[in-house]
Amino acid sequence: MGTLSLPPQATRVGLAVDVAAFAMHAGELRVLLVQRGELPHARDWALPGGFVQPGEALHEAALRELRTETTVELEPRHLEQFYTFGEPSRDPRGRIVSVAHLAVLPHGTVRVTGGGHTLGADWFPAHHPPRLAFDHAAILDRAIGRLQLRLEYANLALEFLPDAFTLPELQTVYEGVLDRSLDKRNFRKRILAQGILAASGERRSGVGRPAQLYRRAKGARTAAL
Amino acid sequence: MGTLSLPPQATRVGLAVDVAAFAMHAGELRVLLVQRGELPHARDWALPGGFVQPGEALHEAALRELRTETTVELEPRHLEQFYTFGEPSRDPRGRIVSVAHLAVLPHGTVRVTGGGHTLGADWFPAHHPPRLAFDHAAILDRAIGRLQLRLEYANLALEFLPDAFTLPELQTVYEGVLDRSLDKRNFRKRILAQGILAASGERRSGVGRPAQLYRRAKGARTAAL
DNA sequence: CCAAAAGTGTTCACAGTACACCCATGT
DNA sequence: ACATGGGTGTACTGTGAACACTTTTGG
Repeated sequence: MGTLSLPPQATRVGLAVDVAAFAMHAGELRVLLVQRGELPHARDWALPGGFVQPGEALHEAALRELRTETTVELEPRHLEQFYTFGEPSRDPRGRIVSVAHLAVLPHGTVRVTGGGHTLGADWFPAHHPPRLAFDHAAILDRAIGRLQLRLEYANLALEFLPDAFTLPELQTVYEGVLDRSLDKRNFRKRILAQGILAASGERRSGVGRPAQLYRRAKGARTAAL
Repeated sequence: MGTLSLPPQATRVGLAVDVAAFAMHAGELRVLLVQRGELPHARDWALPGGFVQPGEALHEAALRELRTETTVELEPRHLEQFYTFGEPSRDPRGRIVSVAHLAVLPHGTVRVTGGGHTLGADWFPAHHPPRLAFDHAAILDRAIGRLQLRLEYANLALEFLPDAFTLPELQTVYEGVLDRSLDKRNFRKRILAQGILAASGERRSGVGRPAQLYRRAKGARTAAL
């Protein structure tokens, strides 16, 4: 075998990842954004992201950017590449191709602060975001579409919640992601028929009647692909 | 606005596209492969692909590679990015990230010859391909999965056929892509209920009873996304 | 008249939808 | 006692699956 190296005709481009990280807050789907501290688009809000490092896999880069640009308390429960944005004009600094990722953060991971060279980080309503830098509005649109597809298909809804949760809580996840309300009886019937939940016997008290707590049944798989 | 250029921390990687181009032949789903003429993997079969050029959009690069590495007679009827492969070790020449595309070529586009620096090009059974270079077996697997998803969802099956076709022909497309047989009566019922086909009045003769020819009904959309 | 392929209907099971009231607890 | 949210069942409708015979043509 001869010595192999990148052939001269290979265009070198900047390779970046962007991450649309979602969580539920007060029944609303929210997305994690950072405020840019540098040109271009300084002071605009953007999806966390940055350049992939040599030897780093794409999903590793996505995790690293999430951890360094924002301070999130917990690990993402789901991380998935969903589209690659490569229009030559999408970034004024040159040819930068971004592999966009979708992440789900569990409830409780709400405290974020800016890190790295950002001015800050915060959660925003995913269905009504502020003006975003670059083509990030298009990336976010597509991320929400993919999230809605995955929701039922891959019991992704559970990743938004702590280990033990009530059915009304699970329903608010569905409603927040789909951005519409669902019938309570049909929802419960459908979810329980899947057999992926097990009642834990405990109950959660609050205002009104206490709710049954459920957990992921053992033997329930954690979403393929 | 200041002068903008790629920041120094931006890793430069080789950016490539690969194309899994499918067509139907004799009731079988086939994929277009090229035989590599250069190291690494010289003489192995691979998906057509190559480096994106400066200023070129990803889908343009995919079309160009398809046209220069193989001589296909017609335009692809469908071209869609479906996954980006970026494992650092996937190519021994260095860090090369490949945005993989799925293409559908219409029936009749069967004549291919090698072009560029390939030794040749040919069609192979998509469900039983030869040994492939790099990680192209994984890319092909994922391409077939996406094709199966899109088939019904986005009436992609029509793109495999000429303008006028019979229902039995359409059924062989479904069967070839899904790699299983379907019930004739249920298939016809389901397809006709969608209302996207219009009988053309003509019939196609051959052995046995002549079949009704259909066309895409006007007003039927050509698959979103 | 025979071979070959096209064409045709009914029944059943399951899933999704619409819809309204009672229950358990805290205050 | 009342306010608050949790929990429950039934009827209807549409869709997908199983299943066998008749029709039309060419040779």
